[in-house]
Amino acid sequence: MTDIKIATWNVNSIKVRLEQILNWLKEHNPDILALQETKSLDENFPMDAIHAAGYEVTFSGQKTYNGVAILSKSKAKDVLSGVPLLDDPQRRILIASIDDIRVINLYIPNGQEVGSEKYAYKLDWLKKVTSHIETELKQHDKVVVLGDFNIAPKDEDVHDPDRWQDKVLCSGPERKAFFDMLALGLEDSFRNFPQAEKLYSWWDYRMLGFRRNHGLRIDHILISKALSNHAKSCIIDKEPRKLERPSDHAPVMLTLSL
DNA sequence: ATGGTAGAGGATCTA
Repeated sequence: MTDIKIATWNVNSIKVRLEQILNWLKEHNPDILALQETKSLDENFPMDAIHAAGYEVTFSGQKTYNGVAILSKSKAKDVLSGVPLLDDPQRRILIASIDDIRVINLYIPNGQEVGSEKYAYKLDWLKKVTSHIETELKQHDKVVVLGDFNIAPKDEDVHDPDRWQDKVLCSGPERKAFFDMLALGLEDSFRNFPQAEKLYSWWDYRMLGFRRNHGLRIDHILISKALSNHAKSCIIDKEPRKLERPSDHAPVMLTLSL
């Protein structure tokens, strides 16, 4: 039996957060770390620093916005930087096999505001990606779907459910899309374990969001049934959010005993 | 209804 640690972190610029990422890798030694919002062209991606830290890396980036990457101890295989159904220039999805685990790294669109064009794009994106995940689940036994979902699944994942009721990130159609994805045969690994109340993964930079714990749990690690029997813990690490110049998101980490 | 902050890039856009 060996412990495998799989983590996700929306870093909001890999350039600004590189030192924090390297420190976090050293401290936690994850086997897999999925990143979102790298905001970097592939030609500028700091792969040398990541290799020097003992990690392989695959990435799919663009200028200014979005961008995803997967860091791993073992080299990624069968990499997909999009899904066939989704003809989308936005770099929001990266799929790779790490050893015998299929890793699906998502940066789900924010949606801006319920009823907006971007909200419609989010729901359409979710529908198409969920359909692709169904295909992946037929081909692979051990599947992890993780990333910044930009969806708080339930009111318990929201600091002030009344204020957020039917707002973007918490609306009924977004939550339905989340549970439709779970219905393919995935589990929200965080909720497979007893957790304290009011644990969140994102806090707005504005209005002292972190200090007041005005947060949402929108970063998730979903696991297929073949992995859920082996899950030992799933935690949110708030420590990096306390640093100077933090990302607005905290890392989430799953430990498996395989 | 708006604004507050952060990042990229060089005026806004996205979140």
